[in-house]
Amino acid sequence: MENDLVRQRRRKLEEWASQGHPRYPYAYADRTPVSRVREAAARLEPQGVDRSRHFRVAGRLSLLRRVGRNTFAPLRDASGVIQIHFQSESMGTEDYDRITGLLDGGDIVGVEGFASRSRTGEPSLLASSLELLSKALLPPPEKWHGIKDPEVRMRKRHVDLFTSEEALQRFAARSALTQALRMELARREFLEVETPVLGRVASGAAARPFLSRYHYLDEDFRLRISLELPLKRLLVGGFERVFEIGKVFRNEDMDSMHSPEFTLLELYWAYVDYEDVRKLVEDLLHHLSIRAQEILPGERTDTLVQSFTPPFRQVDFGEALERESGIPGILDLPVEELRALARKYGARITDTTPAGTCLDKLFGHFVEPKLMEPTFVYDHPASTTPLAKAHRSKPGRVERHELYYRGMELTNAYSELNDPEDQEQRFRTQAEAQGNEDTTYAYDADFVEALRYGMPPAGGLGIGLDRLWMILLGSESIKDVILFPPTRSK
RNA sequence: GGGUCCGUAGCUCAGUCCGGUAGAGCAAGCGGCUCUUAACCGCUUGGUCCAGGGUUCGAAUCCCUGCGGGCCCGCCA
Repeated sequence: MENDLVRQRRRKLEEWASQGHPRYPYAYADRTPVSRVREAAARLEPQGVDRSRHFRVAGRLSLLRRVGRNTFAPLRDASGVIQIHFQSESMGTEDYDRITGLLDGGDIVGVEGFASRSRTGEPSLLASSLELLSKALLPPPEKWHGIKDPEVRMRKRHVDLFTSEEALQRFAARSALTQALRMELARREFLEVETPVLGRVASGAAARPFLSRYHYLDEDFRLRISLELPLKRLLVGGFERVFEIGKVFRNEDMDSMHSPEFTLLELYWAYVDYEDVRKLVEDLLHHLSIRAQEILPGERTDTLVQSFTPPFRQVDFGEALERESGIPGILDLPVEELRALARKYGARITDTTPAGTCLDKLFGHFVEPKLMEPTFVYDHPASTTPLAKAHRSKPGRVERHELYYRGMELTNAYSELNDPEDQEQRFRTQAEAQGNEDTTYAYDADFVEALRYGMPPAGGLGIGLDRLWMILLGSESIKDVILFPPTRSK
């Protein structure tokens, strides 16, 4: 019974305290990363002990092997693992029994001792004294299998992390990649900014927002679904290169590629168009794939670097859709026919669904699954994209590209619409087409007004970072790259 | 939202088809062993079989409902 296990561990903690030790000490000074001690130990002969220098290390004990009058226990800190060797002979029988008798797998301890090597050559720290820094009252999972249940791994990510080296490395790698992205953008003189999460309208994308209550302002607010509109207002204000990395919230279902709360990068770059942004996307992804290769060397990342070596393939939205659907002129079909077609292929379509939505569905059905290698899809129908600028030479299209990889959308970019009258009209068309504010691009009056002051021509880019990290880290599910994915209450 | 599979000890899992006293390994406790590497050997403890209802002399097992999760499909840029 769990209570038994906990009771035993609690009893050991009390016994330790009764010997005059603090239950939960405040710090452990002068410690050395275990990787450093390991290096020192590795230089010794088997069974050698270097008594010229004391080391102090701290970390979590994973399991205890008691062999006669010796106890061996791997201790892990952020730098790695080293075996702690408790030896009756060198500690004294009394201390040895007292200390090893009170330890359990999972305890966080500080140990002082000498670098040494065991008879079998394992680099070790021969313990001379120990401080219990934090008792593990709950037992860790089984040492060999760890936690298998994906539900428990998400709900108790802290346990997943200290149990699974792979999980710890994956999230450390995510952090390193985020940092690499920030540094690369800084190098290109993009300024990082933060804009509000809570707003009166959630626009810039078509998704159902989360609702909240702003008591100070006595108004209902929404959580942002994109970063786009406030960032473009910064272009109006005079920023020429800005980006934001932040959470956005879409009140939709979750699956292996979607999370209701996800991390988005959006970037805006004045005086360039979507062609310049395409080159930036190629460079960024190539750069990040190389970083992934450095962090996680192996065949998988070698292949990634190859795949993400520019130039990437490009296909015209209309040409691709015509070719794969076998329907010439599909972009120009009347909306009724598009609805019927989209229905035929399983999409949920109403009598008011706009043409753009139908074309998106058909594209998703016919083309997306075939885009395995990095491929830019460009020049979408105008009706799909109300924030992009009309194409300079293709009527009915906008200047936009999305990068697909393994059938998944990774990036999305436009030549940004900066004509306030056109923008206002596009918002209105959206609102009329669906009549449902929650699943269409919401009209943002402040944004339209901002455009009337003049926004420079600009290229913009959005990247769903969780997906990008999935690709670069080799994860099959978005939940594997999100530390604490949302879960239902139990 | 639809389909499908799963939920048994702290952890990993048998047992369910074909109803009959709740099982193993790890962890834990006791004992043994002075160099182990998932240490080993002996003994022991540990259960809301996800929850509720039904069928039955008897349910972990069969049926229904609910909850949680995985996968596939649908939906959402």
